[in-house]
Amino acid sequence: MTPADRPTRYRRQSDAELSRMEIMEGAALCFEARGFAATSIDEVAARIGSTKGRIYHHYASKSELFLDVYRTGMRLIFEAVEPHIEADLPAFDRLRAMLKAHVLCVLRTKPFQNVVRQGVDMLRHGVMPAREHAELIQLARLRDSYSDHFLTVLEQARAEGAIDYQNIKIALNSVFMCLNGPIVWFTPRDGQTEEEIDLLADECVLYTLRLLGQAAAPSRPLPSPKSHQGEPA
Amino acid sequence: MTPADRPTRYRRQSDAELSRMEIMEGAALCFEARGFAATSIDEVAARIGSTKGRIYHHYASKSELFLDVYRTGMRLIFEAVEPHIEADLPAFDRLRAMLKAHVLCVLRTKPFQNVVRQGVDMLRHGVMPAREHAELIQLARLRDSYSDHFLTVLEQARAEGAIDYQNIKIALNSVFMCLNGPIVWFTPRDGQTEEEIDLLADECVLYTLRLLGQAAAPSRPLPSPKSHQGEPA
DNA sequence: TTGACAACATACTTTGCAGTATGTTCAAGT
DNA sequence: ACTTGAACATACTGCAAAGTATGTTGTCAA
Repeated sequence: MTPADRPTRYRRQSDAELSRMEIMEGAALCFEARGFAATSIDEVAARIGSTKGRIYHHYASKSELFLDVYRTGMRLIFEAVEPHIEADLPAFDRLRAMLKAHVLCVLRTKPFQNVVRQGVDMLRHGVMPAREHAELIQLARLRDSYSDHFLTVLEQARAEGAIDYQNIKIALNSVFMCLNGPIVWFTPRDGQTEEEIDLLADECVLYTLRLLGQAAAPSRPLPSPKSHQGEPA
Repeated sequence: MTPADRPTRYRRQSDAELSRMEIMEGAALCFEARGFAATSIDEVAARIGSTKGRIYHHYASKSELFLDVYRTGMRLIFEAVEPHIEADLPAFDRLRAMLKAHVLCVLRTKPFQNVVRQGVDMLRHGVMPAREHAELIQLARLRDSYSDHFLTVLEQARAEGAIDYQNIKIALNSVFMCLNGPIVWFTPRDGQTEEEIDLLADECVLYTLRLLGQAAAPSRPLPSPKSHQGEPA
């Protein structure tokens, strides 16, 4: 990788953020593929056609890079769902909109959400170098407050009589397992249209709502998106 | 760790299998806690109050140890579910029995099932030292044939009109995400009775069957196990 | 036009850990 | 009783990868 390969290699400060973004995307892909521990910095660098030096220029350590990807993943999914949290709708409709937004974001930013997942169950057993571990805890708190929004709307929807469950924690966990399923089993294919993704998300939401004992009525359509039938995957 | 610590350190050949078992359990716990890559052999050895030498006496490499844990996890869950696969019952009842057996096994052998999980999504991106990679593929085939049994019973249950789904692959993936949920979110507590575990499993099965659009009738009880109400976790 | 500094690349140091080589102990067969 | 070998422990080696130190280049501000 000689300087000549990059026409405008020196863009200075203003788009340092862009450079960090590119690094994060490469890192997210690597972390998703082989996990945090098994991924080397050289690997991440190679993926974006670069070298170690560039990454260590922007990040103090491998852990900090990981945490930045984690943080970004959280931000992405929160920004996707947040508009629907306080919508002026019946709880059940809010719930459905939140589920849909969550799955769609998962499908679109899978590598990042995979890192979030790794981060969550990395907290349980201290693997991080102390200083970064505090950050991990902070992010876990963010994650908790995110899931609290779902917990709340679940309670409200049950009060409405629209859904039903026994233990809300188990129910919520099952909901998230279902919603986050694509992180594990979804593999984006070459010529996949936005519409196909949307159908896939709809099916995930369908199963999730069923899981919650959604009273009969299989699917009154949401205002904005259109309903379809088909064979997604 | 001096020899004196162990009264009967030299048990010779006959119970070499027992020694391997102890190693595997320690390994399963470590792999579950920190993942394959982040776990060191010394760590596994320390957990069972031993040293590296013992492990390398029984296993040629870290990978082979991992594969043995993987294999054992598969065997455990297969042996738990297999009796119900060919039972002379309506497909829906067979399905329910299989789901229950699966979840129960997951709850009881969580560390092993976690390793299975790691093994499954380790295959996608070649991290293993070539020779062992072939073993990984073999085990993945086993895993596939296991999940095929669920696929079959799902089709039969739909033919019966007992359940409903759109894309069977997505449905099956969602089912497994739900069923394997405890691998991620369940943490065994100190004074936890068998009965509490059973209730937890029942709730997981409940949500999973609902997910499959189980026609109305919330729960006709199975022959053997008794039905309960309560707050499991 | 010339410092100064951001944005890298390159070359080096360090270390944790997989794997190995070797030593030690006991148990069973002869 | 001595020999062989299984079942370990201990001490060592080698390498991969994290982290660092230093070199290089272009851009902007003055």
